[in-house]
Amino acid sequence: MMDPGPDLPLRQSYHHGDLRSALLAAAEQELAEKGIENFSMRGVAKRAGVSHAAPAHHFRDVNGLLTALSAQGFRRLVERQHVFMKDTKPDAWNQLMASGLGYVVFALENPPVFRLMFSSGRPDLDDPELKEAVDASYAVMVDLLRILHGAGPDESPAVGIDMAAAWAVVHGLADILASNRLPQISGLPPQARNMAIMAIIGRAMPDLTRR
Amino acid sequence: MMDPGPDLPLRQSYHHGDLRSALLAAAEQELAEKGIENFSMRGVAKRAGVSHAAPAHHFRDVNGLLTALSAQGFRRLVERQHVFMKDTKPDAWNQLMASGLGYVVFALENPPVFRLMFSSGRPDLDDPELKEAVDASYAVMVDLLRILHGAGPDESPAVGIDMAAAWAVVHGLADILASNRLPQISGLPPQARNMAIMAIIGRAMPDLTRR
DNA sequence: AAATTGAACTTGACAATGTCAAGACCGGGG
DNA sequence: CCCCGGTCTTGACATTGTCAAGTTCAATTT
Repeated sequence: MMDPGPDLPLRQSYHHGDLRSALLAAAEQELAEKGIENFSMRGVAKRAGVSHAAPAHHFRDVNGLLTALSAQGFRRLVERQHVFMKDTKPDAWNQLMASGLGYVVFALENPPVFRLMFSSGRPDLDDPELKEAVDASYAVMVDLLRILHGAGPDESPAVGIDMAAAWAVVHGLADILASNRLPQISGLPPQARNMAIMAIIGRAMPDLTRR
Repeated sequence: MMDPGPDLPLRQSYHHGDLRSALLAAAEQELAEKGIENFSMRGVAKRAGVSHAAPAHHFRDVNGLLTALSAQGFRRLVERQHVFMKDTKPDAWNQLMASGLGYVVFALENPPVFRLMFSSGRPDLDDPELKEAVDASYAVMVDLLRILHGAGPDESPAVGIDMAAAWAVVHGLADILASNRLPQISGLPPQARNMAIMAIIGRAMPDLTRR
């Protein structure tokens, strides 16, 4: 067996065993610590205790790794939304509000991942795994709107506007809070903060009294 | 005089004369063509026809250059908002709507600059020039809200919610459209597109009938 | 059991990039 | 006329992503 060098943690065998998920975990850490700007492939490899070129055998390149991280992010976003939806009245309007709250809370809990997913331009949007995760996330909102209105956003222009408005407030608030541009709200204690978030996104949600 | 090399455009004098603004213009081009992900200092220098280290004498480093670009972006954002505000009824509510429309249109017209300004994490937020431009941009919305409600967002929690809601829809829609995630709307002809934008952001604007 | 095959991982190299230090150029004030 | 400080260039270095070639190892075949 070779000397792994002073900076690489010892590993019992030459082969790692489950390097792919180890790299994903390391990448998550790297992203959280360095942010997307200073995210480095070699840094990830070092964290995982492998040589600098090892990741290439599991991900095409840096963007491939970031693409996988992004897909994971979308799946976790949906999970987070469902947690809030479970604790909420089952009618479509309240479910839509809960999903929006979950979206914003996810962004507040994972700013770097949120930015990777929505505003880094690095994940490969044509990647099938990412595509699937994005579509599933998209479907949360679309399905609820379809229940609420009996039509999808593509069939009725009014529903399209409804969807755009709902998504825009939620996404906008998430982005603004995650980048700390509205500390008066993100600095509130969680309970009060969530109330404020609901009050804000409630503004642009489909107004049932108007129909 | 030295041979400027084959790839550098000829320059009559050793000193450029107005390299700072030439670099800014070159950086704008570089940003538009390569996007923030592949923005390169050396690329900017090449565009401006100077050596790779020349920019350092006018901007501390890459982020310094990007900071200046970002400040310029905020000033142009405000200009764009004022264009729309001029063609709109002077009451605060309609002015607020117009400023929102201008914000979204600016994002649609300059996606890379918009992303640099709001979601790149690269501009130095402590830079005085940038700070001033950001504050001026912020003030457009705050001032209108103050006129509308007779109080600023910091004085009244309700106004704070109002501001957050208005900013969130506008910013969210801008971000979503600029990254082409709602092509059904960004693909509309300009007139219809602007109508749709107004309909969407109108949802979360302060509702005067409710007070 | 021995050989082979191929995946997993390493090593070394290369080009591109940001940044620094040292020097060349040049205009304006002594 | 000289020199001095700002403007720009040159050359170097560390870091990064990626490629090519080699090494290690496990499983399958023979």
